[in-house]
Amino acid sequence: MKKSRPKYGQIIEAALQVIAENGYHASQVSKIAKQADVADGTIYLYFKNKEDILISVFKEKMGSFIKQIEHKIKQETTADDQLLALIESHFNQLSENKHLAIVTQLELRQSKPKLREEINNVLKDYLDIIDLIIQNGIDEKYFREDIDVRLMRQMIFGTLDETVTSWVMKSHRYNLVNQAPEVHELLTRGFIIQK
Amino acid sequence: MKKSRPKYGQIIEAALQVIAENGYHASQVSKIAKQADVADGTIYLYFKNKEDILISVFKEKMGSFIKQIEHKIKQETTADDQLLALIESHFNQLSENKHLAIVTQLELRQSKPKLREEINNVLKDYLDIIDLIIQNGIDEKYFREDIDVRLMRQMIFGTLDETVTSWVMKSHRYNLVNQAPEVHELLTRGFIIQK
Amino acid sequence: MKKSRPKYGQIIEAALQVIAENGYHASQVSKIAKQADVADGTIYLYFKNKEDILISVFKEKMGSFIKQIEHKIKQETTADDQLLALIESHFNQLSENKHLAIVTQLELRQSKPKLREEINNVLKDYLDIIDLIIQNGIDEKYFREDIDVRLMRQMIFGTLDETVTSWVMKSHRYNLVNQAPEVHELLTRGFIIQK
Amino acid sequence: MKKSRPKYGQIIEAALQVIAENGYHASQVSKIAKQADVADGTIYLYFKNKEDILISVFKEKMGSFIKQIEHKIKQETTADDQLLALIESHFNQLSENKHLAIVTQLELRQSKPKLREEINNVLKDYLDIIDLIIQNGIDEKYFREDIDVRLMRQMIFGTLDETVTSWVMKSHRYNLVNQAPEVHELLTRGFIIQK
DNA sequence: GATGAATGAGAATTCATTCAT
DNA sequence: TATGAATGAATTCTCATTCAT
Repeated sequence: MKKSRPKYGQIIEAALQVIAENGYHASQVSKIAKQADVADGTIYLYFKNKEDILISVFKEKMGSFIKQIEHKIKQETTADDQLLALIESHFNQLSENKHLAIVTQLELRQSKPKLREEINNVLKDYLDIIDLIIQNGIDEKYFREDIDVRLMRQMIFGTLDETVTSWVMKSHRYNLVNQAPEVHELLTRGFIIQK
Repeated sequence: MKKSRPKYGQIIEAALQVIAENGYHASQVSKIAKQADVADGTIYLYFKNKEDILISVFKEKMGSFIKQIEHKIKQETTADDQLLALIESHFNQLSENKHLAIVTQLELRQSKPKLREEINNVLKDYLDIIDLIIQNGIDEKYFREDIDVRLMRQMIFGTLDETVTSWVMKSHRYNLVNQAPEVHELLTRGFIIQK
Repeated sequence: MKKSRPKYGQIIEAALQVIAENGYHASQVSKIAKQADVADGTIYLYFKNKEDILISVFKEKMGSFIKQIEHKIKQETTADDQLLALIESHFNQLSENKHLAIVTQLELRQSKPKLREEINNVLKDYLDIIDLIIQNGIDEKYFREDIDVRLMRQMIFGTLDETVTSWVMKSHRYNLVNQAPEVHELLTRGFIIQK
Repeated sequence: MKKSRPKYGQIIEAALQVIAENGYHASQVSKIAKQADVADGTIYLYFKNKEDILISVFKEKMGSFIKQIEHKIKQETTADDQLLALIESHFNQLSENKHLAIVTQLELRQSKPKLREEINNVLKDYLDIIDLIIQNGIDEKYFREDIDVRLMRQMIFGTLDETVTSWVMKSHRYNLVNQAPEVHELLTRGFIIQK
C-alpha cells in the first residue's frame, strides 16, 4: 500500500471483500466501514467519496497485479515465453484472489464516466506491457510484422478477459490456470491446421 | 419488435437513446417517458420496472442483431467464410447503431444479478452460433480438432467484444468495419509467422 | 337495490367481496371492476369515485340490515322481547353474511372524514331504532326512567359492536347467534347478583 | 418513554399531534418530521417505516394509559370500586389528552393486518385487567358466577369504547368524566328496575 | 352506455456525506 | 485523528380518474 496509515489498507481490503460478496450496489459505505472496523466518518478521512474507494481498490490491486506480471516477464527472453508468462500470471493471480476476480470482472464494469476513465488509466499500464511483448515478438521476427499492434493487443486482452469472466460466472468451478498453455497456443498459432 | 403495440417500440427506442446519451444511472424513468412522449405511468403498462426496460431493450435489440448475423452466415458455406461474415456483421451492426454499441459495451455491464442473468440468456444464443461455426470448421478439418471449443469461442467473442469496446471508448473515431479482415486473419492464423 | 340498473348491484356485490377478501387498501378500483365483470371506466358511470363505492356498499347493505331488524322488532310487543329480537337479528344477519361482517367491523373503520360522516348518517337510523326500544321500555316502566338514554344506547350498541368485532377477529370460530340470550341478560340485569 | 434518546420522544409526540390534527392518511412523514423538528431521514433512524411510527405511538401511549389504570385499581379493594376506578381513569385520561383520544378512537381503526395485530397485542394487556376485576367480582360473590367472562369483558370494553368514540365524534362537547358513575351503574345493575 | 389505455400527481425511503464532539 | 448521529436530496412506482372510441 502506498499510504502507510494502517486504516487505509484496512478500508481497501474491507471494500474489496464487501463488494465481492454483496455486489457494488449493495455495498453501502457504512457496510464497508463496519467490515473495516472503523466509523463511517473515518472513511472520509482517507477517501474523497465512495467512488474514490472503488478507484483506490482498483489502483492498489491492479498495481501489484501488474508489478507481479512485469516481474514474471523479466525472467523470460523470447516473446513467446513472455506471452505465456503473462497469461499464466494473469490467470494465476486472479485464481488466487477470487474476491479481486469478481470485482475486476463484474463489479467494476460500471458505467460511471469518472470511474471508467480512472480504470482505463490503470489498465493502460497493463496494455503497455502487452504491447512490449508484441513489439519484442515482431523484433524477433517471430510475430508477423504486418499486423496491427492494437488489434493484437485487443485480441490478447479480450481473450484473457473473456476467459476469466466466463470462469467467474461459472463460479470458479474449474481450474483457470490449466487453460494457460492452450490459450497461448490458440493466440499464437490460430485456429487452423497449418500445412 | 415482438409486441405490435406502438408505445412499446416507442419506449424501447427512447430508452436506448436516453441511456446511450446519459448512462443508465442518469436515465430516470421520467426522462425516458418524456423522450418517448408518453406519461411516466405509461411506462409501467409495458414494463414491470426500470430494470425491465433495460432488459427489454437488450432482448429486442440483440434479438435482431443475432437474426441478422444468422442470416449472413447462412449465405456462406465454409467455416472460414462464416467466421468472416460473423465478424463483419457484428462490427457492421454496431457501427450503424452507435447508441446500441454504447449500451451493449458500457451501460449493460451492470453487476445486478437479475440483469446479468437475463443478459447471459440472450448472449447464449449468440455464443451458440459461434460454436456452430467452430464445429463446422472442425468437421471440415479446417480448424484443429484437438482444441477446446469453449476456449475458441471465448477467444472469438472476447476479441470482438474488446475490439468494439475500444472503438466505443475512442468515441468511434475510426472505421470499425475495416478491421474485420485483419481480426479474421489474426484469429485463424495466429500471431506468428508460419514457416 | 335502489337503482334498477343491473350493473349497479353487480358492482356493489363485487366491492363487498373484494374488500372483505383483500382489505380496503388492497381493493383497487380495477380489482372491483374485474370481479364485477365490467370495465374500470364503467364504475364511474355508477359511482362518483372510489369512496362513493364504499359508502354505497354500506348504505345498501345497512339499509336492508336495518329493515330486517325493524321487521323483527315489529313482531314483538314488550321492550324486553324487542331488545332480544334486535340482538338476535343483529348477530344473525352478520353471521349469515360474513363478508359484510368483515367490512362493517374492520374495513369500514377508516378515518377519512367524508366517509366517516356518511357512515354515521346511516348508523343514525339504527341508533334511532335502539332509542325507540329504550323509550318503549321506559314507558312500560320496565327500564329505569332516570337513566340517560344516550348512555343506554351506547351501552347496547357498544356491546353488540364489540361482540361482533371479537367474533370476526377470532375468524368466526364460534357461534355468534348463540350469544344473544346471554348478551340480552347482561344488558338488562347487569353484572351483579340481585338480592 | 422507553428509549432515553430525546429525538425518539420528540417524534412520538409530533406524530400524535400531526395524526390527530390531519388524520393518518394526510400525515406525511415529512410533516411529522417537520413538527418534530428533525430531518425526514432522522425518522428512519428511530422507526422502521411509517406504520412503525403509528404502532410506536400506540404502544408508548397505551403503555402509560394502562399503567395509570393499574395504579388506580390497586388503590381499591372491591370489584365494584375497581370497576368504577377503571371507568373513571379511562375517561379521565382520554379527556385530558384529546389528541390521544382522536388517535385511539378514529385514526387507529386501520384495517392493515400488521397494524391491527400489534394493536391487539397492546390491547390484550388492557383486557386482562378487565378480566382481573371480573374475576375478583365473581370471587367476592358480587358478580354472577354463571356469566361468560368474555361477554362481560366485551360489554365493559365495548361500552367504554363506544362512549368515548361518541364523545370524540361530538367534538368533545360535553364532559366525559361525568358519565363515569352512570356507566358504572348501568353496567353493574343493568337497564331494568329491580324489584 | 361501455370500454380500457393513458394519465400524472403524490409520497416513502435510502444512503452518501457532514460536522459537532 | 476518530466518531456516528443527523441530514435531505433525489427517484421509483401506484392507482384513482379521464376520455376518445
